Amino acid sequence: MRLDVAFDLGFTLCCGQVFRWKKIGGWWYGVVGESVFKVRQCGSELEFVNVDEVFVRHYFGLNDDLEEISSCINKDDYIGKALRKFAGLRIVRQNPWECLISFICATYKSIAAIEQMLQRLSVKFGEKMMFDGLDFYRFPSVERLALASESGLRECGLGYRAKYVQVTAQKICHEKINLEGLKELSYLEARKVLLGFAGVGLKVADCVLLFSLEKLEAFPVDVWVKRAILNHYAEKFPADLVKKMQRHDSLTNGEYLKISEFARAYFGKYAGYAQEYLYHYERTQR
DNA sequence: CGTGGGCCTGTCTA
DNA sequence: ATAGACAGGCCCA
Repeated sequence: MRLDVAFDLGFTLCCGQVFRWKKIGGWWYGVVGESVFKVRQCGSELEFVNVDEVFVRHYFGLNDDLEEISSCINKDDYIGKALRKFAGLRIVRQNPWECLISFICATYKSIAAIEQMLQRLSVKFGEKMMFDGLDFYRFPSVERLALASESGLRECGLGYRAKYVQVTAQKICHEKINLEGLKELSYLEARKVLLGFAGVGLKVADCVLLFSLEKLEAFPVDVWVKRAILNHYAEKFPADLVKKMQRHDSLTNGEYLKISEFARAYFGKYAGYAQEYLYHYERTQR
């Protein structure tokens, strides 16, 4: 298909939002929902196999008006540079369940380790599929993980996260919680529900809200975004707060809320997009 | 309400 | 090689 909007597949899939896409022989392979598809980009030409255009447009956020979003969040030179460097980066619309479990697993782990955990989880508890002569695994269902033992989950390398995944899966299963339905709630209402799950704090909740529940105002603050804010937006905060935040690596809930609420006020309703650009820019600055 | 300490384990670096 | 630091935080006291 011929792209009529700015899009960069590599930026969008690399590092951070999604963990199960793999580049093999020039194609990106992904398991989304029940099936596998592959996609590659050459300039403004986007090719995909085993999936239709409607899904591709939705999944890769091609329906977001990125021009409007960019001009909306382009508040200063620093984010301006990030917007130019990663032009075409978009926010993916993931499955909320997979996204929730992914970010529960993501705490205190490097991206390589997160990919490893989710792969092992899918191999052990998901269904196998063949595509292009390669093996792929569906992400395990809610029901399957609700039945998993803590030790079985630990075998996938989850460590202390095993209990969180088990308890969260059981809660969603037994209480028949409809995660997709959270899209209909406001940002704050949906966040409140997510914070009720084991292993979900403000950071994990914001990732799920942004990457799977279409809450583009969510502004996840991880160590990289914290660094970006302290290095380039420190003058927006009281000096004593900046000093306090520099002393510790992680954030208290209070500090987290101060940063993310500043970001929503400053960047506006698309603060989540600003977060993605700042995150990638900060990570590549060293 | 704010704060400090502990936590599983895979990667990466020295 | 092998240890040690660090990793997209959360929970509990």
